[in-house]
Amino acid sequence: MIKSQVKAIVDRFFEEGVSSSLWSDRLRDRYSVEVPKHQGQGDFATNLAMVGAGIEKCNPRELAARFIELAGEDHPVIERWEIAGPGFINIFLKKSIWTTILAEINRQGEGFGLSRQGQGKRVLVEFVSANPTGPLSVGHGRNAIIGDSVARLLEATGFQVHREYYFNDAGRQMRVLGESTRARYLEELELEHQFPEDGYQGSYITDIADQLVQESGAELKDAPVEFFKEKAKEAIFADIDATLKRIGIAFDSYFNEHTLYEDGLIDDVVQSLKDQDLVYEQEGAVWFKTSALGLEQDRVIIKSSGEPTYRLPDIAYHREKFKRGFDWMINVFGSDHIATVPDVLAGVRALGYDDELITVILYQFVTLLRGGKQVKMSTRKATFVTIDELVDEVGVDALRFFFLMRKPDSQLEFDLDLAKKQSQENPVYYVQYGHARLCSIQRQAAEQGVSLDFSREVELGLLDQEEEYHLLKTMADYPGLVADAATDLAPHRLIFFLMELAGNFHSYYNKHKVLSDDRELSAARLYLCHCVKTVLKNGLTLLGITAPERM
RNA sequence: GCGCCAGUAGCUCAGUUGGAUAGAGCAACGGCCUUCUAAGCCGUAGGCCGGGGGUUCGAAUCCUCCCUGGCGCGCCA
Repeated sequence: MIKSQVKAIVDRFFEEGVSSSLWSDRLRDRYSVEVPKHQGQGDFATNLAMVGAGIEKCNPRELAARFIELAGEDHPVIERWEIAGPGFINIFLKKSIWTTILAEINRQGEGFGLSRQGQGKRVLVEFVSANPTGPLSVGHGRNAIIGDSVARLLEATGFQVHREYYFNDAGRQMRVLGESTRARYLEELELEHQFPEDGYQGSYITDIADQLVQESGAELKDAPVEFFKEKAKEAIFADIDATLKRIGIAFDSYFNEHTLYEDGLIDDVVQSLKDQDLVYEQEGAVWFKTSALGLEQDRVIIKSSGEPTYRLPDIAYHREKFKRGFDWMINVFGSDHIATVPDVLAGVRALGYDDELITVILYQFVTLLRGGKQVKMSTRKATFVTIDELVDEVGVDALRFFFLMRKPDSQLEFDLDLAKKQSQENPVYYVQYGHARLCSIQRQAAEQGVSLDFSREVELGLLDQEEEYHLLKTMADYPGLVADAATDLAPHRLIFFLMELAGNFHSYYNKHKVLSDDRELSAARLYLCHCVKTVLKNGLTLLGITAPERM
């Protein structure tokens, strides 16, 4: 916000310099305005002179001097310019500029930080997409939170977002699920049964069987596996939905892989590929000639049994996404799916679509830590930890916060003991506590009869403390940060921002009294606090985390 | 063997897409509550940014070769 103002000022002087032949226009758009790392290096800095020196083959500091001379001394926004280091131009703003952000925050309220950069663009976020073979586990949890947070970020920046869950309730996995359920059912009735060798051993299967016994007694003992499969699917989906709802996630649509078959879309894809000579038969199977599309090896798309492999419906599904007219399609996958991505993209390309419109977020694995030791998990033995158990233990806020503390590319260590702690070590509380403290100050002010109406005149010049200046600068960064986090699909940056802002506030709180006998000063500081509270709350809400008023 | 991801303080991780003197939290040590919430703050200590080479005014960041860990490389999804 303020940064873009400064960039505009630098741009204007740059153009003036071009007109006066101080430097050439080859430099245009090559330089940037950044926030310097250290204090004393100004509010902003530009590398214009250094980049320019490289192009013009001259001394960067000399070029910087020319720039500063051109810019002159008298300016409504800039206090002074300074040449530093190898040739940076450090830019010091008038202090009063920073307080202008307060009116902006106050005016926009909940809308502060939102933008329109994605306006008019429709984006599909496909995530979770777990098949209904069991409750959502920790790995799905990271998927769900990343996907939903990315969706929220995109919404915040003006995209029209559609959340979709893709699933498959046919195939071998599901058959085994039906068999497992039937076996448990018969077991309950103490009838003869055989539990499948690779069956699902989780206790949730027994729960479903129990339910069936209670509802129908022994009536179902001759019912086909298909029946049990359907029952299990319904129960498990209901369970998954409840879990998602609990952690604040709702989908706009569920896409059943099966519809692709019913609508003939699978055959259609095969035909299209055939037409392009990208398909051949070998040993009874149908192969996709991915090697002709620059990949390492060809892949089977239809097994000799006649069943397609996952690749084929995946390609068909993605073609449907394109047909539905999305401008951007985002998939959230665990890194174990890494091998499947290139094949699907190659298929999409072969069908004539631009695979650049698809972005795949591959997140690394989650390990749970309890008592400093890794919790061993195995899907087969059903010793996995479910999201529900996790929420029972640490709550929704900590769950969301912890899953977002790392970028997707990094493996994530989820420390249960830390997430549970209601103490200073827990970063969730650190941020939330900041918000609660701000609310407390406002309550106090209200009790003292101090006005919380900031539309009237407040003497902003009184906000001249170092810590106040930090808060203002940090808050001014917020809209740009949200915008960048959205385009880069990086919700973790927002987490780090919130910790920084909360930290700035805690320091301020401990050093300066907001409420005092000085009514003017109190009013100014209350105004500042009001804005900090707004930004903290906006950021937390954006990530689906609550901002408590008391703790 | 090949592909992708990671390797930064004792631990867990950021690092604004190539910028200045390397950052946070936790752990350690030392301080701060008769004053708006101590779920907080202040200070100290802690570094061959995995290693070598290269690119340039400038590298944790880009290229290359190694080392270590994770995930894959299926007519499973």
